Amino acid sequence: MKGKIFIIEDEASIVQLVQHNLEMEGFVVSSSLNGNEGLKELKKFEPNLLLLDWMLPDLSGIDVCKNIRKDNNFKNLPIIMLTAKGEEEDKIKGLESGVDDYITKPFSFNELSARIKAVLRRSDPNIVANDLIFEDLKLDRIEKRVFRSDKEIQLGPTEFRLLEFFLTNPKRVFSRDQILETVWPNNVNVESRTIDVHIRRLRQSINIEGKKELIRTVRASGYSLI
Amino acid sequence: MKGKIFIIEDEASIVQLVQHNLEMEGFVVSSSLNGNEGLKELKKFEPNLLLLDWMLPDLSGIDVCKNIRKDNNFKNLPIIMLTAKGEEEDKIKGLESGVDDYITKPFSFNELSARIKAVLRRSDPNIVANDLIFEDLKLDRIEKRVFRSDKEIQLGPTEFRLLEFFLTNPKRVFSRDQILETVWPNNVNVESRTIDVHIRRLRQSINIEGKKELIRTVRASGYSLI
DNA sequence: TCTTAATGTTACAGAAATATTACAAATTAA
DNA sequence: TTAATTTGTAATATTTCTGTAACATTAAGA
Repeated sequence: MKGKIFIIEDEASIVQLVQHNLEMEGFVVSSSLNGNEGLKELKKFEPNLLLLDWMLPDLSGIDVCKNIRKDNNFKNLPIIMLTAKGEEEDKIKGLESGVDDYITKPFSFNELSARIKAVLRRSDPNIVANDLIFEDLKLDRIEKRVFRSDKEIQLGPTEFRLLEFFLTNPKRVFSRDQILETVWPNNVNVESRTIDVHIRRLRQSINIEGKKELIRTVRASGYSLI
Repeated sequence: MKGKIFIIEDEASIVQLVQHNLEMEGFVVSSSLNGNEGLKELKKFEPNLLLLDWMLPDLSGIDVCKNIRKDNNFKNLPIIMLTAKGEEEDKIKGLESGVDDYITKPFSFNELSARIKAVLRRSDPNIVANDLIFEDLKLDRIEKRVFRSDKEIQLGPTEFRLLEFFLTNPKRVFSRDQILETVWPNNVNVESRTIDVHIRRLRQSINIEGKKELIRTVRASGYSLI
């Protein structure tokens, strides 16, 4: 995985953590601790994506954002905003400043990584891996399509995410709780039995024309992709 | 069960990151944000390993460490210290407090995971290996599968746990009571003769195509894996 | 060899886990 | 807005697992 990511964030510990982990994933990363300097360096660095803190010592994230959008060379630079909890989430969410996504601190690196990839997938598909394949099952993350033996299959959003999850961890058994945590949006409370129903729906969709079952039930443990 | 890890660390973002990722690897994880509370919970949780921040709001990592080493039940608990860069690394390194390893922030999860496994491999070798193997018998804890001579065998949950138990302690004889205590969920009351039935079921499942018997009855003592 | 305690085997009823279905509420599309 | 789709849950059906009791067999000492 190649691609360049720039970080503007004043909390050094966060920068360190994120930068280090992103580098371990193969990104080239550069960063700045404040807005003005960040803007300058960013334009030299020419990243594929920007992680931008909402509250900076000099400029606000919004200001940085606006500045970038004015620059023809960076008009389309994907931006993910980092916000502290309770920091007027709604404002940011409804924002027309052209932020592509935002994430509230504290966040796990996995969360961040997933969002980065999701955003890059849209803006710069070559940078990120797109197709998940297992046997004759294929999931295209860009086009959001699923195929079994080259035949397209229709899935609802939840079944899609569920299958995506299994495909990124084939053969491994996951408990209902693990599945819930990963596949469902955070802080959503659903019965763990609900998983069963979605598994059923997924099974029904991907078990096409007498092809073999691909989802295994492991009694007392959970489910796995074969 | 792959092993339990406790985390004492006050930076919530780090806890989240580490906890989530360790759980995805199959560990059972619990955590606390400060030293005093952490010590209490840890002793209830009985982890196989402790991740301990060097700088905590109330106690220092060293204090926590000393407390643990004083407690006979946790004298040998493996500890990995988390330190910020430049935090008197040498002191920690040369430390006689019985820290098993330390890692400086920021770290990538891969680094941490590798160290955890290295430490566990020394202290508790059964925990880290995903595959338990004895002669031509193999149990995969991640995929929850069992093979005899490469042929997959179907086991019920209890037989699976029973076999897992024997495989972590091959050749050793266990009394029915010992087996009950370890393999059955706590505070469940079952007749000790029930073991015999499960042994029978397990034997039936793993004694495939005339292969030799793998479970030995030791009259008046119990059972063992050969 | 006989006796007896320990273990092996079997069958079965209840328990527990999962599968399936149907439906109403929520969400999205038209 | 209405219509269509998706979602979560509860109720019900089905499958699989568990523990026990009853009976059979074995091992070991007298």
